[in-house]
Amino acid sequence: MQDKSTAPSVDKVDTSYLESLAGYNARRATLVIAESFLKHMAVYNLRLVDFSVLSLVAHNPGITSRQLCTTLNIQPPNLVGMVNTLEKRELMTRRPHPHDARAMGLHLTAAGKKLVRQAEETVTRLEEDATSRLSATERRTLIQLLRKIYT
Amino acid sequence: MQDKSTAPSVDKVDTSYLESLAGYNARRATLVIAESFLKHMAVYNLRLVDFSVLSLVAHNPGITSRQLCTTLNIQPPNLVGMVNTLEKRELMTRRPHPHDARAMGLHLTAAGKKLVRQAEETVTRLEEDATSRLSATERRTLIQLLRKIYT
DNA sequence: TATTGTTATACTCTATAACTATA
DNA sequence: TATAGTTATAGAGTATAACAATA
Repeated sequence: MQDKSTAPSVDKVDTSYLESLAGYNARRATLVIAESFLKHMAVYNLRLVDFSVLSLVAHNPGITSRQLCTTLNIQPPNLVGMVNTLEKRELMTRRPHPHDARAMGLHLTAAGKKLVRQAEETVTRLEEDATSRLSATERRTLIQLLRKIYT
Repeated sequence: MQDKSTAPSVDKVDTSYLESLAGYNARRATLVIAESFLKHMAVYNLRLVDFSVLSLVAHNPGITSRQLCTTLNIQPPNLVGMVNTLEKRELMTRRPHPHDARAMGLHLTAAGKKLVRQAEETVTRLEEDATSRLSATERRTLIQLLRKIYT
């Protein structure tokens, strides 16, 4: 059917310009991975940021709230509620910091350690899923190139 | 100074596990680029999503709201306000769709076209900044690998 | 019956100001 | 004087339900 009207309509959307931008592609990839992440972490009742916090505490026993905030780009007031929730779930405890009475050291409980172990296994599988179309070399290359952007 | 306390403190935060995940690295890179983007788009009074909308309309005159929403993963109710604002700024107009009386085709005004042209030039420079530590080949590789994840 | 655009609204996420206890 | 943790709160971003007009 021929179109005699002045106002054009769009058949297939041309996204070539946006797709030429690294930032656009990084954002799309991030959203796809985050969506899969959210879905598969639901069984543990964890969000992305909860997993990041728990994993960092697991690998850094005694880490302070401030160190977590700096590492994960979280504002301190926004971390308080997360730690409260994780403490109420008996996955994590606040203990006095050995050298600084202002600070609190964060530690996982036995249940927290177990949950992190399971969640990290799931994340490893998710990671394999998300990058299933990449070879092992390509996956390493991707991570290396991304790190060059943000470090 | 030796530490005799049972509760350990963390000197340098170990982020090696998170950094081994493509998703974590993609997110960090995205945030760094988005921050730079936000800062440099301030002169045009545009957010990331506003630029995406304007650019898509520029390259797809007559595109509908629904097509924009599908392309950019925006919920239709959340697009309405954006288009209203861009229309009030006289950068964009809604016109009747030539084949579907339910829909509206979106078009840029002369001012809108000019702004997109300038903004895209700025974005091209931002892109070069963000990927300045990558060679041209590496940059193409990065985009290609990211596309393999989200398509 | 399904779809486009829209309104109203709720929910989550993120950011800022200000306070206390301690360095 | 500066910093860690906290409270209260505001703002931005995102999601869902429901409606009128049209396919």
